[in-house]
Amino acid sequence: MLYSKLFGKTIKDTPTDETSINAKFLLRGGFVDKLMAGSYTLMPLGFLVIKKIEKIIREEINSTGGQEILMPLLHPKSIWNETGRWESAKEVMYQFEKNDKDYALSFTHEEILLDLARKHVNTYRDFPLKLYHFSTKFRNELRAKSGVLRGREFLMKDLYSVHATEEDLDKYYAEVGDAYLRIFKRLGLDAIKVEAAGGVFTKDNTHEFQVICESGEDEIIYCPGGDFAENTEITKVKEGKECDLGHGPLKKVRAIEVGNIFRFGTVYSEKMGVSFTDKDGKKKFAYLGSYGIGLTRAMGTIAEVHHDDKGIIWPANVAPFDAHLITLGNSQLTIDRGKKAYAELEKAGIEVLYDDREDVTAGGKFADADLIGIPVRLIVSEKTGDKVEFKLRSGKDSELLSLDEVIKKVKKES
RNA sequence: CGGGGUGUAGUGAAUCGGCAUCACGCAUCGUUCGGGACGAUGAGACACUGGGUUCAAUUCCCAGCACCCCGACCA
Repeated sequence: MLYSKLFGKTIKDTPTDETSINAKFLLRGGFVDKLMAGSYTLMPLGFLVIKKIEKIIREEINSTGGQEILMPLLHPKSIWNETGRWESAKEVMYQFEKNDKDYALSFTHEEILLDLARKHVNTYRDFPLKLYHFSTKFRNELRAKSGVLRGREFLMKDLYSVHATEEDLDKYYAEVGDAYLRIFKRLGLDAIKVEAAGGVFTKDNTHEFQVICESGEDEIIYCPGGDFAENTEITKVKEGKECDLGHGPLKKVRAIEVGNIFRFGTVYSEKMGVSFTDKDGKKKFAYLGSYGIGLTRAMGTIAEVHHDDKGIIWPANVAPFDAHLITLGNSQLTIDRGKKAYAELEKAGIEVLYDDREDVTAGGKFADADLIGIPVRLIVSEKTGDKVEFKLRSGKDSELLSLDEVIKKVKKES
């Protein structure tokens, strides 16, 4: 991709009314644009990051047997009345009337998924169902805040599983928990699996995946040894208490919730009549589990965790491009070498953002590269001759390499 | 929804009753090119909206709206 053609330019000065790190850098780098509080456009760079995140999630969920679908965002009131959530979730749900009919914008999809299940499944042989989709969620937040971390409209992966037995639900619930840990690791996030309350979703305790970060809204108490973690909204344990397994004192920290998993049991199935014929020929109600990851929030969290004072430092897995190629100087020789390097890198299957601008100084290009935060920076200039300078965004040192060596090295990094 | 803050060009700021300024960015031209370079020329603002006070309001007052922050609530 030629930077000169990329839609969305960097901004030098930080918009004054943004204080959160993710909003500052994502806005300045041209990753997102704000339409209103809590509503963002994903610009090309931001959308590339989201697609990388999506790909990782898709791979891991597919590995648990998940099948991808796409459910509607416009829902009739009647489906929400079946579980009573039209009333109980009124606060978070956008509801409106049109032509004498009541509608809601999707804030979650349990009801829609269960409707699918009862229409298409009627024997234990069809279980378990593991269906997921990536789509927008609308939530009437009383206060949108912290950039993309709490929007009124955001992208989410939600997975729903329906089982014939509680044991099977528990088994899959654990399996998804493990998949989530793998996902967050690949996203460059150190997520802790934390016990928490279910909010509007369920009265039972659930698990959240929390990334330790000062700007987080949640507070957790956890054992650094990894065998205990609870959200402070439910915990009875005090900070500083010795961990039972001798890992030292429990710590209290702020954290960002990047994912959560719920077990609903048969509560909604009973209300919605999601039943099936079991082995013994009897009619039984199905067990439901629900698992969510906010993609836009994940992107914001990565920015919160991986940055310095110059900009974001994307982990290679989620970076919008593998390498950021810059040419310095406008001599025909340098321009030709830059073009050649770009072509060769692309040919080798490397995703390159090529800053081909001729009217921007070296300092400007460096500053933009740091702000955008692609993990590898490559420079072609008079100084580099027929070689290419290789530098990691996260490091200080650079080295002069041949194009072939660069290709090998970039592939190793990404 | 309670409390606080802020609304002036795309962005950041100045003016704080008297013809709306500056920087960055943008456009054209030229010189430049290893950490946001320089010169020249130019475009770009109904000073958030509505009302009030005043000879005169971007400036003072009131109301509304928007955004940000804290809280409540929530992924």
